[in-house]
Parts: sequence; structure tokens; C-alpha cells
Amino acid sequence: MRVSREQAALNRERVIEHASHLFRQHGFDGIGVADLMKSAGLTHGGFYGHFPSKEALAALTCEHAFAQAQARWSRLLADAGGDPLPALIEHYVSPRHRDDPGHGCALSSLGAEAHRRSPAVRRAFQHGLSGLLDLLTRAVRGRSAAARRRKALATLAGMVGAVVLARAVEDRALSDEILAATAEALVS
Amino acid sequence: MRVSREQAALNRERVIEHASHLFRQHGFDGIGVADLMKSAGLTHGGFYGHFPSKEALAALTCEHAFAQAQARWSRLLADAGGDPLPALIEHYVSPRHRDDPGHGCALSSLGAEAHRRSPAVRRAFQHGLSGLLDLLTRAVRGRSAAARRRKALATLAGMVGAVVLARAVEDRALSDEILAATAEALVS
DNA sequence: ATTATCTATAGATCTATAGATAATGC
DNA sequence: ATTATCTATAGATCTATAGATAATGC
Repeated sequence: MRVSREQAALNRERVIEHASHLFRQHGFDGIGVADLMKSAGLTHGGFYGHFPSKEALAALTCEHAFAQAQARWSRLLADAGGDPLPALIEHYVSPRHRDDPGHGCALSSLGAEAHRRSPAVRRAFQHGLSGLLDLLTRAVRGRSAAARRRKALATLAGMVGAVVLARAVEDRALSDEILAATAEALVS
Repeated sequence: MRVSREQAALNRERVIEHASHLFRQHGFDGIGVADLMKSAGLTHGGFYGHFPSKEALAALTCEHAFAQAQARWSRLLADAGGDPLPALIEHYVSPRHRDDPGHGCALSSLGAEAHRRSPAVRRAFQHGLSGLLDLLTRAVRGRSAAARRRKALATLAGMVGAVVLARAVEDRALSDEILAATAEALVS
């Protein structure tokens, strides 16, 4: 039953990885400790050897999700050449992102819940949003640094709002329309 | 203990009204039947005389919230004269709206949860969003009807995204910045 | 007599803890 | 001997139901 110290560390990472997907899919309150552990192939009793509480894990999963998003954005912006903003926007404001919240941006899936959670979760959101915003500020065009930052803020709001709304409606045609119209408005 | 038929109907409306605020504040999973009833001044046992399930009440509260929002938007657009869009945007993308989710737009507070709820809740969101979108489409400017609709979709996404993000961050200065930058971008 | 509401509770689920188990690592 | 994980469970909470109560409305 017992595993090596090394394997235990890997198990801990596995729990964070799986929980990170499951929280984004079901919300923080939509999945319990037992199912989080089961998803990682463990039983629920061992949870508290790894984490002090479910809320502490929630914060870790947010940090994890934002670090992944930042890495993905960095790669995408570096690969896209001269004007990388359209590539990022089409990646984010897309049916693919809408249809897979578990692997998507935490701002869209959990942003609306963040203000009700613990200080650690809220800190993760603050830090995560700031990081993505900095990347976006470098990608947008504008006269001054202040203008670029304002543009980046408004662009991020449009990206997140489009994905939230596209997920909220049932009608696929309307949902696609929301994504297409917002992406178009944000790149121009 | 028993009340008149008329009073019972008023009690039912009271429960919907209070639940509508509490769901927007705490999320659908963040408040239980007992507290919803207590808020309306009743005990939890009577709940199932009024509603078949908590989920059914959730759908009613969404309809209620969207009907109220539509009435508010209509009044605001009618009162604002020639170019009413800026007034609506400044009303929505504001610190006041950010700080009072319980009385605010359900798209911002519950939109991210909608796709996980019952068909009835999802229908309410579909219908509610469509209604607000139609009002917005009449308020924006554009060459063609199609262009106005695209503009309205992108504007709604920006409005919702700004409020979601402004609520997600702890730092008041950054939060205010998100609102100001998005509002400015959307009115121009 | 009907019925809106209340009290009480069943049954499920959820977070967290205690103690047992068994493999690791000194 | 230490410790990662498991089994079992405490204690709280949540949705939903059953039956009692008491005021309404025929």
C-alpha cells in the first residue's frame, strides 16, 4: 500500500493535475475530495497527508492552471511572428476552448467564483490575471504604454466574456456567433 | 401557521425574489434550501409545497433576474436619448455593479455555471441572453443589421467579461482599471 | 374539508480525522 | 522506525419527504 517518497511526490502532482481539470469542469463546489482522489487513482483518506484542506488544493490548482496558461500563451505569441495577437485571440475565443473547459482558461471557468473563495485562491487569480495581462500588453498595438495596457485589459475582458457567454447558451448557432463576432471585433 | 391563498402566492414570490439574489451572490451550489426559505421568513419544510425541486427554483430565479434586467435595460435605453449605448455600458461596467452581484446581471454572476445546470436553467439563460442582445442590437450603431448584431454580441461579451474579471481580482486599483479600460473601449 | 406551513427526520453526501496496514529507507 | 496509503467513521450539511398543526374558505 505504501509507495516510495518519490512516488508519493508524483501522486501529489497527479492529484493537483487531475483536480485542476475537474474544478474547471465542475466548479469548486461541484466535485468532492473523494472523487478528486479517485480520479488520481487514490482513496480519499490519503488526501490530508498531501494537503491541509480542499480549499488549499483549490488554490494550488489555480496556480497550476495559470502557470500552464501563461506557458501556452508565451509559446503561442513567440511562434506567431510579427502580429501575434490574432493567433492568440482565435485560440482563446474558439469553439474548441468553449467545448473543453477542463483544459481551458481558469478565468473563464472559475473567474466568477473566485471572489467567494479563500484568500489563497483569490491571490492565485490576482497573480494569474496579472501575468496573462502582461503578455497581452506586449502583444497589442498602441501609441503609448498606457494605451497598450488599456487595450490589453479591454481585449482580455472581451475574450473571457465571449467564452463565458458561448458556454452559457444552448443554441450552438448563437454560441458560434458570439465567438465569431467577438474574435472579429477584438482583432480589428 | 397557515396563511391565506393570496398570502401563500406572495410568499412564493418572496422566495423567488430572495433566492434570485442569494443564488447570484453565492452561486447555485453555495446556498441551500433551508437558508433560501429562512431568508424569505419561512421554514425549509414548506419549500416543496411551492416548488418541485431546488433546481426548478433555480430556473425560476434566472427567468426572474433576466426579466428584471431586461426591464432595467429598456428603461435605461429609453431614458438616455439619442445615443443611449454609453449610458448602458457605464451602468453595467461599473464599480457599483461589480460590488453588488446579488442585484446584478445573472450573465456575470451565474453565466459560467449555467452549462452545468438543468435544461430549464439553460433555457432561461438562452432566452435571457437573447432578450438583452436584442435590446443591445437596437442601441449600437453600424452600417447594416448584421453589423449591428455583431457589434452588439462583441459589446455584450466585453461587458460581461469586464465584470467577471473585475470581481475576480483582489486589488481594487486593478479592478477599477479593468472596468475603466473596457468601458472606454466599448463606447468608442 | 382543504391546504399552507411547521416540526422532525430519512437518506445521501461532504470534509476531515483516527487508527491500521504494509512497504520504504535508515 | 518511519510514513504513504487505506479502511472506517465522526460530524456536519444538504435535498427531499412524512405527518402534525392550525387557519382559511366552501
